[in-house]
Formats: sequence, structure tokens, C-alpha cells
Amino acid sequence: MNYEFAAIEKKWQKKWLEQKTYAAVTGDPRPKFYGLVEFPYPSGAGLHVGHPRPYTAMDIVCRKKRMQGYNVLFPIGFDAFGLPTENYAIKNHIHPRIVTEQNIKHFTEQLQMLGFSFDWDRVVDTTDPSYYKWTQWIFLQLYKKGLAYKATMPVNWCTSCKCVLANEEVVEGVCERCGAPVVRKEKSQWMLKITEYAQRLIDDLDDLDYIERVKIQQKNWIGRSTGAQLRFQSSAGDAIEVFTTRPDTLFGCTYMVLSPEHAFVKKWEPLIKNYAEVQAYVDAAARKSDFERTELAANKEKTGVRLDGVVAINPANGEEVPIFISDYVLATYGTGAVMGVPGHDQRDWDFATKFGLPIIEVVKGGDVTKEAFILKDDTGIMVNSGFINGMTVKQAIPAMIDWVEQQNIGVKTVNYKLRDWVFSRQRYWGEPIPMVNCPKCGWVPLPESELPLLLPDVENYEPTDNGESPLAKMTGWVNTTCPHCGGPAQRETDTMPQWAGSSWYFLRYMDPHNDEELVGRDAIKYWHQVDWYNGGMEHTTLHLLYSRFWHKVLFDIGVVPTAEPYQKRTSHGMILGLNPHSFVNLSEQEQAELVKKYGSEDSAKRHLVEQFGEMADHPIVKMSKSLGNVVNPDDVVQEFGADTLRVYIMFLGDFEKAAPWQTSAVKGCKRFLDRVWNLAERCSDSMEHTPANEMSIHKTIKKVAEDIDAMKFNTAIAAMMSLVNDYYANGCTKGDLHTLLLLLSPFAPHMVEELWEQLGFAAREGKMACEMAWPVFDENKMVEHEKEIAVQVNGKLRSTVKVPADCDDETVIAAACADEKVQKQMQGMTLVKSIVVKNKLVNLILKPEKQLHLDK
RNA sequence: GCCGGUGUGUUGGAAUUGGUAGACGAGGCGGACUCAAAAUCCGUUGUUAGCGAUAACGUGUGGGUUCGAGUCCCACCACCGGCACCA
Repeated sequence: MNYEFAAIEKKWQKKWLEQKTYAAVTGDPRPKFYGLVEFPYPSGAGLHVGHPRPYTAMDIVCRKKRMQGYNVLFPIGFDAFGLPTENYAIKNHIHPRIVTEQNIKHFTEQLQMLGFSFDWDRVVDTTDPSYYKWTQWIFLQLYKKGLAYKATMPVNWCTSCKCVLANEEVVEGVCERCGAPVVRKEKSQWMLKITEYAQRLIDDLDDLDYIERVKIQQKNWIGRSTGAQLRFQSSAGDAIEVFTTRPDTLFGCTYMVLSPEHAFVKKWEPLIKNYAEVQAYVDAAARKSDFERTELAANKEKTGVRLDGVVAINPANGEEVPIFISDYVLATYGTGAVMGVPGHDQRDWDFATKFGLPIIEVVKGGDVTKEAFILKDDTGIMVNSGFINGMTVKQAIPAMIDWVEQQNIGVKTVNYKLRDWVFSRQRYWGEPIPMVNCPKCGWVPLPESELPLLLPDVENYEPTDNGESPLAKMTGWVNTTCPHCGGPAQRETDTMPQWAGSSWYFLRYMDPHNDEELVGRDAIKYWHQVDWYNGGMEHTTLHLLYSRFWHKVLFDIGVVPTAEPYQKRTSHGMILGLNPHSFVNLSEQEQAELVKKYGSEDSAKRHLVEQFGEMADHPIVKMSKSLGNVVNPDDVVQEFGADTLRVYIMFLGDFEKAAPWQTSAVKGCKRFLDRVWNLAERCSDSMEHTPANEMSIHKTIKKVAEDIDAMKFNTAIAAMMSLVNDYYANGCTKGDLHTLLLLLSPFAPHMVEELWEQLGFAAREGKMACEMAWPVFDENKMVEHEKEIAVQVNGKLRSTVKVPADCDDETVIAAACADEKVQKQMQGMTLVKSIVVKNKLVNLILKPEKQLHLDK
């Protein structure tokens, strides 16, 4: 009986598919469990080894949950709108729909090849009109709630391609494809008011079972800060509003800065004597590419122009302060204007130093002539600050807020870094936005009855020269009638971003074929929310936040019963590859040759860095085509089988951390499965457990179950390997194997089913292994009657002794002192103290007899 | 700069959360089987000294707390990830 994995895997995959073994049943009386993985973008390259890591992990969790009696929903689908497909279509003149269909077919085959227990009847495809109908429907609800609005926003414009780029296509300020600088261009765009939900998106994290780093990253991204909004009177008559987190430093404000885009700049034109100079600065700032802006930020070199002819009044001390414009003040954060407090803000200090502005110390302790003084805590003492002198910063902040509110020149307020979601893309391969622009009525939503608004076929998928979506050229589609007045009107030609379809897909899985509703009442009532969602850290701030936002909106309008979509969120580490250019990854021969050629190992390494860049210093790097270190799962399955790939990918390291792929280590896992397979011929017919294995079996049941729940798959597998080693050492029975197969079933489902069948368990139980109940452990069988106790003398391990389990301290100490090795240590010493840790360890504290006398 | 994380044998990684460091793999070495090789099975494998029992050292560095520290505290170094002129 040979382990012919290729045939075995195919056989069971076919059977599972035909029998719909893993179908979830809406309304089933068993407790439900909804496990979710991020659905893939079906790229032309096919599945990458990165995909199976989270998929196998959740597959194991879900398979175990099924065995534990849950009705499990474990779905998969395809997030198929997006740029790579569109770019491929542009290049090869193939309709993106055809490319998408091909890619989905390929992905489906690959996913099935790996034996994931997805419910294949619930597959969703975001590009399917029956799906995006509901994506559009949600947009209409957002619009109705006033959460979608049109605004003129800067977009990324590639100066060479002459087209609009998504943020993801801009890498370090240049176009990802052609490398030309990217500048900002104003464009009217649909925006979603995610900022209105900022506070709830922070607050509701408290009740969720998300791993801590996800919560922290989301909170940082939303970037809440509390402070005050203050009003400065200006000689122009307008009051300048600023936001500050440090109202206590108001007495130290010696100037003000507006962002170049601030509305007052233009408004005050007649008053500004040096307006030409100001205008030139504003123009230059607008022309600056993102790249130049970030460069400047790094250099900390501040630029700016004083508005000659206008001044402001510091409300704290009534003094006149000059007003500047500078691009270090962002138009998009706070009010687009700041008060300059050079004594206690490094950027302000840099600016004030450059422009020769006064620097006032208002918090004692530093030397503001040398640098800004910033305390991490709020214990600093106020000076030069009128009525708050002598207070700590902690006391001064509320005191100042009280004062400005009394004077009616400011209020306590909160600001967020989070900005509204730019929802328009000037692209073809996305969901059409169901809005019509009527010259009489303005923007009018399409009636829900007209959904889905189908994406029309176009001849050319390239964006137009002026940055319009290719849809703009489809005049037959664009020109329509106003749903409101019936007059001639035009459709929105921008499409939705890729994040749209993935913001609610988990709901559609609950009821994927419903034509009447996004998700049926019964289905949502039964499945409720996702119990466990695993995905990459790279989606923490965009996808995860966007989908939480949409879910809250759907909750507010009564479509879903929970305010949060996912109860639990975990995250996996990336799979990295070995850097073929790194010295340590070269073969001994290659290393020797290089050392010979360049004289020493150090100069050989230096040569590699010169040749391949700094990355050559890093032996473990991201997989990339250019390095040629990409591992294709197909090849691994071909050579070792899907079960081996699954076990290896779970064994290679801590699931939450990045881990390098090492092809050489895969065979260790193959060997493990072979050893399990070979046990079938070695085992005796008894269904009883081998007495010598009994304890290990029960301990392993406990360990594997706990480790799966904690996503410590690597140690779960190690425990099973140990058990197999025990079986080899002690011999094993069919009964021993029966238990092992059940534990291994979530990890290596194909091989387990085959053995299960061949050993006659399938016939005997009338079930596949994956349909069996998860084994239970017996605490009593895990009790050891004798314990090996570590004996330390003065904290150093000297020996071990065996004592009865749970015996009292005196027995342990007596046994320890009787030990030969300990006796040696005790010569000339007196036992002054002993510490016993039950069933584990005893530490004997000895002192020389002489010294003991001296002590007295 | 800010936030988060990591640092353990030749190597991927374990360590019940303060209690026998190196589980389980990979690689190496030795043996069995074989005409031979592969596969398989059985040993062995942190470093140094010693024939040996054993001893000393050992979890990035330096201090500290403790009967006892990979684990806790302080300072530092290196690397990884995220954000970044956010007022």
C-alpha cells in the first residue's frame, strides 16, 4: 500500500465536491460558526504561496469546528474588479470580463487542489451584475443618508501617462509604471463621509476580539486628538480659526501660518502688499509633486512668505503677530491654519529661526534658544503666561480652555487624521456609480428598480487624455434622462474603487443568490456576523476600516442586526523568500569562489551589495519575480502533495509572524505524513489504546485542540509528530491510529480520509473522518503518578529526582537531599532554606558552615 | 521623529507566562538494511575543557530585582512593519 498522494487527493476532492460535504445550512439547529478569509483578487499569475497560509489556517479552524458539532459557514469568492485586469485588457485588447472569467477558473482549480473546505455553492464574484447590483444599492443608501457627496479634490496625475492614478499606483511620489513625477490635479469626485463615523470606529473596537496590534493601528490611522479651536482676530476683519492640542502655550504664540490653499489668502488680495510674491508661492506649492513635498519634509527646511499688510492679534496678551503662508501647514487637517509656538514645537521653532521671529519660553525647563522644548508628560510648569503662570501643563490646558470659552474666542474640540473616502475612480473595470447629473435637478440617484446599472462594453479601456473614465466616450450610455424631471441628463462616468465590493462581501455569502435583498432577513438573523476573520495586516487600515464603516451604516438603516461585522480578527505573517544574492544563501562553493576572487569574506559581501543593491545584505526578503525566489504552490503540490504543503505551511513558524519559505524543510513534513501512512501496516488490530501511548494520546488531544484555537498550528503539528514518534517507539494499535487520524484530519484531510477508509473505519463508523466528532481527552488518563523533579542547589540545576506526584514538600526535600549529586554539593554546607514548586522543582539554598558562624 | 514588533544552536523555530533553555523539524555525524544507491529504521548532535563521571559558559549588549530571569525593571544596540510637516 503506497501513499499515492496525487490520486488520493483527487479522489477525495471529487467526492467532497459531489457530496457537498462542506455545505453550510442556513437555519440549522446546530450552533453556527462563520469563519472568513479575505477573498483573493484573481490575478493572471495565479495563486501565490502567500495565499495558502491564511486559507489553510482558517480551514483547519473550520474543519475542527465542524467536528465539534458546529454548522460552519466557510465561504470563498473573488474580488475581481481592479487595475491589473484592466491594464492587461488595455495591453492585449481583451475584454476584462473574459480575463476575469479565465482567472477565476484557474484560481478555483488551484483552491480546490489544496483541499479547502469551502462551500462552493456560495461563491461570490464582485464583478457579477447580480452582486454589484447590491454594491450600487448600498451607494444609494449612503447618498440618501447624506454620506455620499461630490467634492473637488486633488487627484494623482501622472505627467507622462497623462492619466489619473490610484494612490496605490503612486510609489514615493512617482508613477509606479513609468517613473514620471506625479502631481496633484483638482477633480470633482464622489466622497464618502467616513469621518462622521470616526468616533464610533474607535469606540466600538473595545468590545471586539481583535488582536491588539490591529486595534492600535486602526486607532493611529483614525488619529484622534483633543484640543481647542481658537479664534484670532486679524486686521483684515476675518477671524482666523486654528486647531491646537496645546492651548496652554497660547501666550507663546508669536506668529500664525495659513496653508497656501487657505481661502483667506485670495480673499485678502487687496490688503496684501506683496501679493505677487504670495501668489508665486501658492502656485509653486500647487505645482509641487508629492515627491518634492516629502523630500522637503525630510529635510525640515521650512519655506514661506509673510502676508505683508495683514496681522493677527494673540487673544491671550493682545499682541500683534505676523501672518505667513507655508506649505508645512496642511490644508486638509484641522482648519488649515496654525498658531506658531516656536518655543515648544520643533517645526515652529525651525520656521521661526529661519524667519527671525521671537521665541518665547512658556513651559519651564528647556533652552528655547537652542531647540523647541517638548516634554513627553504634562508636568512642565507654565511661565510668561499671565494667569496660568505656575500651573502644570496638565492644569493649564483645562484652565485655558475654560478661559477661551468664557471669552467666547474658542471651544474645546476633537480632530481626526482620518479623511473622507475618495470614492471615484476614472477607470473602466469597476462598479458604475448609479448617479445621474441633470442640468435642472443636479445630481439625482438612479431609482433602486433600475439596478444593476450595467457596465457597458467599450472599445478602448484606456483612460482619456483629460483624465475621464473610458465610459465618458460611450455617449449612448452617458446620455440618459433625469429620473426626477425626465429631461436630458448625463450619467456619472467614474466607477467605484476596488474597496467597494469587498466592503460588504461577507454579508452576501450568507445568502448569495437572493435577488430581492442584499441579504435575506432569515439568513442575516441566523448567521448574524462573522465570528472569526483572518487576514493580512496590510488590510488593517483600508479594507477593515471601510467595511466596518459600511456595516455601521447598514446597521443604522436596519439592514443588519450588529454594529460590527467581525467579532474576531486575527492576522497572519507574510511568507518570505531567501535572497539568492545574499552571501549566506550562496552555496559553500560559490562563497569560496567569491572569497578567493575578492580576497576576504567582507569584500565579497561588499561586492554583492554593489552589484545587487543594499538588499543583498538581507538574507530573507519578500518574494519577488525579479529575485526569482517566488515559490509556486502548484509545483509543491506536484512534488509533495497538497497535504504536505498544508502541513508544512502551518509548521514553518509562528502563524502571526513573517516566516521564510525553505524548500529543503518541506520534506520533513512529507516524511511525517509518510510515517503516519506507514503506521497502517505496523499497527495491531486492537481498538484499545496501547497502554504506553495512553497518556501521550490524551495530552496530544488537549494540546492540538488548544493550539488550533490559539492559532499555534506549528506546535500542534509538533505535538502530533511526537505522538507518531511514540507510536514507533511503543508500537501502536488501530485504536491509537483512530485517534491520531481524527486529530490530523483538519491538517491533512486527503490522506486521513484515505487511511480512514482503508483501515475500515469509514465502514465501521459510517462516516468520513471529517464528519466524526472531535476526540475528547480524559484528564484522569493524563495524570502521572511519578514526577521528575528538578533539583537546584543555589539556583543551579544539579540533578533530578523522581517522587510521587503531588507529594508534600518534606518528601521532595528529603528525596533531593538523598540524591548522590546533591550530597556532594552539600559537603561542608548547611541547608538554610528550600523552595519547592509542586511537581516541578526544588531549590536548596546552601551556605558554607563557617560563614554561617560568622553571620551569627 | 511617533506607534507597534523582533533579537534563542549550523538552520526554521519551541519553552506551560518567573521554575530542568533548545520541544518538533531541517542539516551534520554514526549505525542497521542493501551488491550499491535511494528510501526506511535506530542512535547522536549548544560551546569549551576532559578518556570519563563531570565542570564552566550559554537566549543582541550593559546593569538591576529575585532562592531562581529567554521571560520582569532600567539604559543601550541592531533589524522588521506601519504612520509621518497631523499643529
